[in-house]
Amino acid sequence: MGLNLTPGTAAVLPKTGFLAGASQDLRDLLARVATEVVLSGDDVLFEQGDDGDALYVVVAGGIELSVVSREGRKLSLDVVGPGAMFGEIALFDPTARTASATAVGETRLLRVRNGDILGELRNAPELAIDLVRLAGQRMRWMGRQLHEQVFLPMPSRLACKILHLTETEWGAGDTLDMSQSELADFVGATREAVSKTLSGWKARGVIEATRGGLHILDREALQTLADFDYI
Amino acid sequence: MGLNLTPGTAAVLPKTGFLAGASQDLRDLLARVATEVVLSGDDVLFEQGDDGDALYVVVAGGIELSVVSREGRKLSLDVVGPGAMFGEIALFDPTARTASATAVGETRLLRVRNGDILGELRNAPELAIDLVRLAGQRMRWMGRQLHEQVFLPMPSRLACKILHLTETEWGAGDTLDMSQSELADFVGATREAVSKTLSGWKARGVIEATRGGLHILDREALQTLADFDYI
DNA sequence: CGCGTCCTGTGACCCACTTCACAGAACGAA
DNA sequence: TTCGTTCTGTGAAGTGGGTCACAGGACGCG
Repeated sequence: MGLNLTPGTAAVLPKTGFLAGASQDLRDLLARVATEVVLSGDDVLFEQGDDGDALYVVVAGGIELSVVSREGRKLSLDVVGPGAMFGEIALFDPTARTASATAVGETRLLRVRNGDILGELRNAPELAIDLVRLAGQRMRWMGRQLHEQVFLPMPSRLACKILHLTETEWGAGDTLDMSQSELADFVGATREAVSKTLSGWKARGVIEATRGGLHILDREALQTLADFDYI
Repeated sequence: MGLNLTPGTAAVLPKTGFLAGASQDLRDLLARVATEVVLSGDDVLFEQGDDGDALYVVVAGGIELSVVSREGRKLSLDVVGPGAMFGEIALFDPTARTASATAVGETRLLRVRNGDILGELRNAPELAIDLVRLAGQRMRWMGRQLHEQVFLPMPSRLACKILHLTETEWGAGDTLDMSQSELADFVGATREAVSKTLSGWKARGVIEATRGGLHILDREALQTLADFDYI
């Protein structure tokens, strides 16, 4: 499980993602009380249903957030990279994690225990603003997921996800290193269905596929297929 | 549109819902800077996509929160009653409302402008805790919706919604005053589909239906049909 | 009362996706 | 090289629920 804790490490904070706009209060807090967590690929940080007593910041690598049904079906929500903060739902409601978090490749995280944040909140007002801002972002994201799942047909969802996943420096640029099964988990469909739609797109020159990855040839066309302007 | 603003009204705050656990800071703020809004049934408070500059507390009546697709399909998320707080996503991210809010019957609200809250945040630390707690609740709710929509078949979703809507003092007790079309909006299905499943349940003595409403006969059975333990 | 309008019930049909099944291709390890 | 294993492609059959169409019941209103 390669989980490794290094107490009191003032690691270098990334300047991307959520942290890019974070207050000095938050950065100070991280430098002071965060511990480092090191994971290797497919390590599970926490699972849906665990009770959560900490919040995390990605320093390097990536974390996939997903939810699972009782029967074991999985829906991947997002994979977040350096500068992202997650696990904050448990902060004031530590009953149970609402999603599972697993590492994508070698990843380093900072871990801040709920208690440390709560204690600090009263004399670091900027911190509160950070947290509410984070909550707002997360909420928007959840709303978007819901919207996609409820209103969009599968091919549109697939196009959306491909666009998003390539934009988020995750398989940066125009290529996406992800098997069709994984992609299916993101889309909320079966591997077969994904394969069939991708075949169609290949035939039309929108993408080209390799084993375990794909390459966008016509981003414009994909955007039309996504056909989605959330708010 | 019966929208009525009464500035500076220190209305009686309900002691239910979210407000039940609110800090004194928040109650003070509401008493001091909130204005009252009065709506009558089906009045639209705001619509998805509007830019939102305020947050609301329900004093009396109810507000239905819903999202719509571009083609006009509607998914109702919840109807909240006295003591509930909503519209907070726009607080630190006032770009666009993520849902629409319409009144269900005569309802009275308190309205607090974003600016008033933000100004207060720095010297009322309890306020921040309230907000993050609210965000946590909202997030859990969104996650639950997503989970239901993605993983549950229509009949289970229907059972879930009926149970939830009756529990939330909305058509209190064992009766629910809601047409099958409205119910369908909550479930994310068509009126016909809802009608057919309800027919089955009536035949089995789980519920009985009247025009524009239904009555739960066997709550136990409904819970089994819902078959849903989120986290 | 009769007449619009909204609500409910049901059937026929259709379609997007799932499930199941299998086959070939790409890759790693022995 | 020869196996496993993991990916990918694709077809046949099944199905949940959408769409369409219509009929009857309930209610308000003139």
